[in-house]
Amino acid sequence: MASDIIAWFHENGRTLPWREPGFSAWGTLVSEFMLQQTPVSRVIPHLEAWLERWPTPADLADSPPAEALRAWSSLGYPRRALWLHEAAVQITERHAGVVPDDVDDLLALKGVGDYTARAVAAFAYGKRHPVVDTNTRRVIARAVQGQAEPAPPSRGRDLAAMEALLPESDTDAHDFNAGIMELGALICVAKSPRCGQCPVSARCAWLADGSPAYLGPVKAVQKKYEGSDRQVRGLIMKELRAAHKPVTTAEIETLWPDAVQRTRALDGLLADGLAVASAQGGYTLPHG
DNA sequence: GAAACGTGGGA
DNA sequence: TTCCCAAGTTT
Repeated sequence: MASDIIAWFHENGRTLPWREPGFSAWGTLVSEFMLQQTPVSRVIPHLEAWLERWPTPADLADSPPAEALRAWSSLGYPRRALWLHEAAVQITERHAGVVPDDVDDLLALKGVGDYTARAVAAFAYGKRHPVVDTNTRRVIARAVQGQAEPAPPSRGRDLAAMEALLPESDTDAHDFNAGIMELGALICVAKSPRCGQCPVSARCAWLADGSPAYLGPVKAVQKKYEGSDRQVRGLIMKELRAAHKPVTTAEIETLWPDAVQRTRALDGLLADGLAVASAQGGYTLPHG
């Protein structure tokens, strides 16, 4: 199966910034942070602007977190920007400004988990590690396990399932990691998979079984955004990004009518370090 | 392990 | 319009 996917990837993989020759390990790390739960099309413009402004981890570490949060703009989950800034500081302090190539060193960085650590080691440094994201999990669930959808994530099980498929050589392992993700992103998609264009359709356990419906545990439904705490937090963050002096309590009050929810959202942002109380009153983005 | 965490685009 | 989904991590 691996060789089919690798061949398909060479022919059909997209041209993306992080696949260009000479793209830096730092660029890969930044791209992986941005791509966490965020589509490629929204990431690309922000990634390019980010790397132009902060070409190295040390450059970002030298800027205040507030600037990282402003550059993050409306990409969503702004704590990723805070964590990326913190990771840049850690890289500068612990690794002489060089993005580490060791999975355990990467895992020790703020905001870097099982996926991102292995993605950087594999994609930026060419090391042989199983890289498992949501696309990979879906392709394996279908092609290997015959299930319409993957079971709930399980670190050990997921890594073992990918390891069992991973080619021996570093080069093939790299292309397979990238290729199976790409296959999940373009062909073996969550809804209405394009099995007619799939390079492994002849060997897909799910297709062979007649594409049975998913019978496993029901996954948690994403809560409605409209009216949620997330929306209120987003509105406050937007105001803080736009302001270059403290945002007053009165200004925050205009953003959301419900005082209880508004207070809960602001307190959450303060607890997360995304907002800080200013000595002159009001609130700002973090500058420390 | 579940829940929380943004935002926007496509069906 | 409403719902689903998108290269996850942290607590």
